[in-house]
Amino acid sequence: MLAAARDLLTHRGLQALTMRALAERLDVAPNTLYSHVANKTALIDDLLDEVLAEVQAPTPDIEDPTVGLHQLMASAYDVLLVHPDLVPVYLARQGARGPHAQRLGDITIALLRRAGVVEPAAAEALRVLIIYTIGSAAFASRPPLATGTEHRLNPDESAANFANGLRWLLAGIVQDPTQVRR
Amino acid sequence: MLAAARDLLTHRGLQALTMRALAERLDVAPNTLYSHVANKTALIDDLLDEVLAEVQAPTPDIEDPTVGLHQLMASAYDVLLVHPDLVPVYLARQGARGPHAQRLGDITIALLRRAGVVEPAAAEALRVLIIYTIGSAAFASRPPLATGTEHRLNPDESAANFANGLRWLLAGIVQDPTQVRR
DNA sequence: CAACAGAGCTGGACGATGTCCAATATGTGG
DNA sequence: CCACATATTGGACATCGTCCAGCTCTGTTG
Repeated sequence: MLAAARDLLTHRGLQALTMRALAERLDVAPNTLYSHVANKTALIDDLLDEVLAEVQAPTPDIEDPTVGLHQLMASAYDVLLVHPDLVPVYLARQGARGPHAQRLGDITIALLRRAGVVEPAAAEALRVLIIYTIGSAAFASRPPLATGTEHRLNPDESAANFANGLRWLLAGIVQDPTQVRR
Repeated sequence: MLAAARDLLTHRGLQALTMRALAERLDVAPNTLYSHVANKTALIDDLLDEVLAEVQAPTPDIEDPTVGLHQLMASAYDVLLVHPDLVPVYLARQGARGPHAQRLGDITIALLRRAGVVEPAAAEALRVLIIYTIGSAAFASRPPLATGTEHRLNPDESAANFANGLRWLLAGIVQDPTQVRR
């Protein structure tokens, strides 16, 4: 059922992921779904966490933790872009809450610590990184935005833009996690 | 009508902003609205841009452009938090497209240029800043997210978190707009 | 001041959607 | 072979965005 939902989402888009459509795809009456899932909301929550399982985490003992953070976020970005219709949902739900999301958070915190970012700042940095990554995926996955430029980015440009900002962000974080600069 | 919509949104939330509810508030039949607005989508687009008018821009000749950028984004963040229900909509729509959004974009580009960030990088930086600001507002305006910590941030903490990340980001941008570090 | 054009408004409807209740089919353990 | 739990279904309800055709009121014009 989750698989069918994902399939529907990938091929027909979020707006086509309706309980009736999902039921039809499973050759089942719409009501039947409610024997297996409490809500459409619950269904989507399950979907969100399942997708996060695809994110590739670097080995925890990678030599340069900053590189590890970059890899992790870049992988999350890639995975999010594979399911563009889910991205707005992540934002509306403020991320995911399931076990896979938990795992990624733990890994990130560990890498941050190894990069010299200790506790109070680490939680903040995690939030910032999540915000930036999901936000970037949101802006890359769909129509352009109202920047001054009318130039529309293609996927490669979006990815480069994301990587640039991530580099800026990580540089700022590890260089000066707590002190106010200037 | 826009005012009524905004009022409804502020007091009853996005999910209560329905064409029928809006019509009732205006003592009018639901269909009447369609004489003034093409879609609910168009209505919301108008709303989004109207809200951006509240963002306070620093004087363009502020002595330190980095401070100006910080002020601008912080003001945008504040304004977004005044209308928490609109924030997911901004994300779903990837920002706004109206004249006010345009104006803020232009100001930001100008400040970036004065901070030494020139064109190819400036457009990227603008995107990054928008992503980060709206994303932060999204995460601050509603339930917590799946960080490793179960600690829920209060508004002040969220604002501080946002300011920290913004500082990190601006530091990274102005310090090294193009070169890869390390 | 009267007639008319046009804008604003409305009644009613359509199709879609999420969800629920009560009844039925299905299959398994005794 | 039967009773009972589980899965499934038919049908319905409320709500939503939206549209069509017609009515009403207003302001302008001759």
